[in-house]
Amino acid sequence: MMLGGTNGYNNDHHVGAQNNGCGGPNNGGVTLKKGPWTAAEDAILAEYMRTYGEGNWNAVQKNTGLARCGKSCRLRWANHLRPSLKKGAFWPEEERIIVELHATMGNKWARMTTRLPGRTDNEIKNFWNTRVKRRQRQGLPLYPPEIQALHSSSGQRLQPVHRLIPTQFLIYDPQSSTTPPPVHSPSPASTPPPHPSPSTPPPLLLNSPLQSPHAPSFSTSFTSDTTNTTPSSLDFYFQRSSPSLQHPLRYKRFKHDGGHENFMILQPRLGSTQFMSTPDFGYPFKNELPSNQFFAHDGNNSEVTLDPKGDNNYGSSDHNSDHHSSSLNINGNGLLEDLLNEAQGLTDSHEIMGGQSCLVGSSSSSDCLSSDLNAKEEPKQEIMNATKHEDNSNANQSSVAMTVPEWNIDGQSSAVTDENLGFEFELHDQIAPLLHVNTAPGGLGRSSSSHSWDHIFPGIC
DNA sequence: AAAGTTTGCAACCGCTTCCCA
DNA sequence: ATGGGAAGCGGTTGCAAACTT
Repeated sequence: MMLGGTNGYNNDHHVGAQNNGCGGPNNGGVTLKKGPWTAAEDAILAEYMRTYGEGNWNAVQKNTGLARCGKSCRLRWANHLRPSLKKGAFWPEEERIIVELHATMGNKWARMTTRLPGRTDNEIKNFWNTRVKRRQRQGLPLYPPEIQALHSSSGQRLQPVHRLIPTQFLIYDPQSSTTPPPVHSPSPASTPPPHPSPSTPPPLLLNSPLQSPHAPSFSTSFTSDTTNTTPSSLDFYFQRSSPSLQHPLRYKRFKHDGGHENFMILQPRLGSTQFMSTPDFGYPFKNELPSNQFFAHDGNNSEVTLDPKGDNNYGSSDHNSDHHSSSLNINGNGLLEDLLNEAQGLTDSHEIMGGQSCLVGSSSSSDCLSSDLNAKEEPKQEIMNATKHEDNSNANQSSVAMTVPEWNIDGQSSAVTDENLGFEFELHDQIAPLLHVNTAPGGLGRSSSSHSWDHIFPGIC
């Protein structure tokens, strides 16, 4: 991205004398470039690394003539040029791993890379930060209840939700990570790894000590299937924040491909007059529709504004109806329940759970992936989830606050325990084969520490 | 069609940790 | 034990693309 393009960086920035991390006395007065790398620079660096391997990054600049500091070379190599790198969006399985790892270790991006071969710390960090922003925007918790349960039952503490997220927003959105496998980004530096078939999601990989026999195991797609769960403290609903109450709920009406008229709840964005759709396209699918966007439809949109009365709650799950009615029956007892009831009624009356029903008709949530590839199917998914929630809606009205991990009690991350590492290495061994990465000794699997890499490519100094 | 806004990501920055003399 | 350089790490910035109005 941005290779050779214009940028805001001073490409002729002279850093020879200043200590900016790329400076130091060894630049020899060379004017070092900053900003995006060019293809030519990439080629030079890649060739050099293939020949000499990693090590002594400052020597790279000297030996190649690149006008880049060693630090920049290291970053470029590690994040973009290494042949073992994967490209493209994270797979659902990888996402799940990241979430769990973050719950375990906090912002230890580099350490996380040892569990996600082929992924870089920067990539993981960006993913997580994006996820934080998205879920904050949507009023959703960072961690699914499964992880909360695992950590609460195991005595481990969760990385806290972003500090800006009020605890009343802590709810897991069951649709996160249920989107299709990612598409790979066009990268000249690598070829995308083979994707698991959307219809055959990768098997559950984790055999984590975090998972107790009593704790719900993760479904492959991170789907929170509440159908069979009994009411517990883990089931809770998003409590609408008071500021949001100042905004009327709006429903956007659109026509489906088949001509069915649908509604989608528009969620007011805090501090904005804009509304966002409640469906959570939580998965960072490359072609993901942003949270405030709708799947493609024709221009027959109109909006219906509903002014909720009373102390309405609505679920984190998104509910829109695939029906012909022009109105939703809001009774003021809680929007979520209203919607659930509505969804149930629609389910009963319109048989929308037909052949394409994944949550109802499939034995597992992961089965949904194959039928959920098209974003236009989302409305049905929404209503199905809504229907499922109804089973225990009355018993789960309370919010659950997440515990704050000890390593981040002050908002700062800290070291990871050796116990965690033990689990991590076990996890790594199990995950790697499924991620199509060679993790055999001497393989090219990413390691945040350069030890294994150094073993492959002894340093040049 | 154009302007404005949002989003994702590459790259930079500065602090910390590691290593070695 | 310690000081300096190199490498690693996490946070932040700013741009281009995507999207909305």
